[in-house]
Amino acid sequence: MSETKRPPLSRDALIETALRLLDEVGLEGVTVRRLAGELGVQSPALYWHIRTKQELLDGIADAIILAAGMGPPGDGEAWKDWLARRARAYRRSLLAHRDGARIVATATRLGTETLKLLEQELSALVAHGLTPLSALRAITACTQYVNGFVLQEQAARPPADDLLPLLEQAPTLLKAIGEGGAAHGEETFEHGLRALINGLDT
Amino acid sequence: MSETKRPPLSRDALIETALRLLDEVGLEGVTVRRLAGELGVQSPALYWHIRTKQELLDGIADAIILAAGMGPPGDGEAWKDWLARRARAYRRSLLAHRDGARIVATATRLGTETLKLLEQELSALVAHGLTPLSALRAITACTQYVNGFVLQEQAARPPADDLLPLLEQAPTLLKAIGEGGAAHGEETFEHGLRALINGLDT
DNA sequence: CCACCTCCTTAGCAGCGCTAAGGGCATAGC
DNA sequence: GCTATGCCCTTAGCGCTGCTAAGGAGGTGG
Repeated sequence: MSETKRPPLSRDALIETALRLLDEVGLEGVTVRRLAGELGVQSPALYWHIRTKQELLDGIADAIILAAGMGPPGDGEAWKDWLARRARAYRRSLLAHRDGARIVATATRLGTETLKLLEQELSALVAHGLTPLSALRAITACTQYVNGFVLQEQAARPPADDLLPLLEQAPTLLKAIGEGGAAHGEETFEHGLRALINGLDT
Repeated sequence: MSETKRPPLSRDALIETALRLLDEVGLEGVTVRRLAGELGVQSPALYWHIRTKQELLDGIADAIILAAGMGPPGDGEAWKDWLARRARAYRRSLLAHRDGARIVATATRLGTETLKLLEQELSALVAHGLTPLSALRAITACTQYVNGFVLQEQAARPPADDLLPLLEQAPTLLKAIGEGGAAHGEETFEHGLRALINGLDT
């Protein structure tokens, strides 16, 4: 039936293959049956390693977040610089996989590794003089801005045909887009990020 | 079979009932069959009024956005004040319906009404002295911050049991939460919003 | 009277997440 | 060496999903 013997599965192997599958077929294409097919097993086999599909998606979200390689600020690094660096790394990691932001946004719980990382970052910010509260709020605001931004970014598709004639009646919008202001892209992201971080101590 | 004759359906009636159903059973509970049941018809009847379920969800998203009652700034209103007011109204509208943020975030296209509103707001900001580009970026940044924030807010659930012991090892996080810094709530929202808007011209 | 259009019905397809029950196979205990 | 105990996978199938095909009731216009 199969050419050679398959090594046994594992939760991590599921997540790894699911990430590859995600890039190929998108979130709607990632079904339990299809993932099982990629792994060379029948679909109920997966339920030995995960309890529900949502648990798998949570694992994928965790992997995406951890792959950003975020961590506490460097020694001589100003905390705002670090925060911006962190936000960029996070965005890049979300963008690295198709529907990455949607997966992270709908993940129901964050993993233990991610929690540890957060605690590290918080205490580093406190060491830089922030209160625990303002540190958490700074990270929260940044994270949620990035989530929202990339979500929009990855949802971007060619505008509907029936919207095109209406766009003609929106001269200001057209001008703004012509100047490079589409709701996605590096520059727009940086603009909002800079505003957010600069305003953080006001 | 039925007690009295039912008035014919319409796209708007579908959306209205779907919004009510959404609040009762949540996004996963809104199925075509169930919505049809609420309307007193069989499920394929809905496809006379909508092409796909996604089109229905897009309509719901549009209704939620429009219900925020956003619009251009008032006469004597500073544009930053207006932007904050707009963001609060938008958040309130997302929070007004269960899974509101998720619906808006996964909507594939924005409606024509929403587009018109955006154009109005942009040109009003331009009248206040902003360039079209910075006006669009300001609105974009705000919108995406709110999207990300409410998404997290509505995803909030009691922490997993297996995360609780780990939380003990995160003293800074615990302290921050104790000071009122949970990833949701009015104060945290206002903090990030204030930062974002204050930094917008830097 | 008939043709047409609107709006709904019944029937059913392919696919989904997930469960129940059991089988092959390695290891551990005797 | 034999049996028992697990691990990891199989086959079968349940109840649900979004959606399509085909047709029928009821009003309108020629």
